[in-house]
Amino acid sequence: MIERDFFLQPTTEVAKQLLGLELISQTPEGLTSGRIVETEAYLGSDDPAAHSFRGPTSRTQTMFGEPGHAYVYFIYGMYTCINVVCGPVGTGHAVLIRALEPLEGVEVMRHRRGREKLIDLCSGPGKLTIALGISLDDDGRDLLTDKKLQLRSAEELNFKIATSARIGITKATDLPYRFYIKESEFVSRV
DNA sequence: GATTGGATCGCCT
DNA sequence: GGCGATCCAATCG
Repeated sequence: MIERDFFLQPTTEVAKQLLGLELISQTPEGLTSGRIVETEAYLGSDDPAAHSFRGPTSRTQTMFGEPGHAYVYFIYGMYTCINVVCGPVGTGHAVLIRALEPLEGVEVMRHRRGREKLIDLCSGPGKLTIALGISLDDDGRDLLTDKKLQLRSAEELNFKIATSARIGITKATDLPYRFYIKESEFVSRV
């Protein structure tokens, strides 16, 4: 079981420790889940690339709320991305979940994605929200108590963590805040 | 009130 | 490797 304090560790540490955990979504179409294999840390007012850099706005309210909640936002006119809020209330830190290794509900994911290959189901932040049926309505859910979206600690896994610059941003492109499971084939990029 | 750009993806060449 | 799709919301005036 994951405790609230888990999300009060330094945000880059949370980003690394989320690797290997299972993200679960329960909807009327069925249960879908995947192992987190890629994350990015966003550090609030210390991080020009973070949505929360310039303080709270209507979009980023949940980023400044209680840690352990889901910050879901809409991007590029057609995609949503899911983050886990980190740090004390008011700091605006979060970890973006960028890729999953599909575990449960693969057929439901195939249907939602319109793709057959496992590797195409959750290998990007916009893909995995489609595969798990996550939408803007899920913004603010508490991942420790919610019925639909949950985090589950997985069995002990042995893997190496790789680090890189974050993907798709135009500011603070030099910071090494992207983390992924080195030997995983389900990441968005190598 | 209008403009602009975005933590992406998939199809095209 | 390049670009168009598509729309919310932050920012500016």
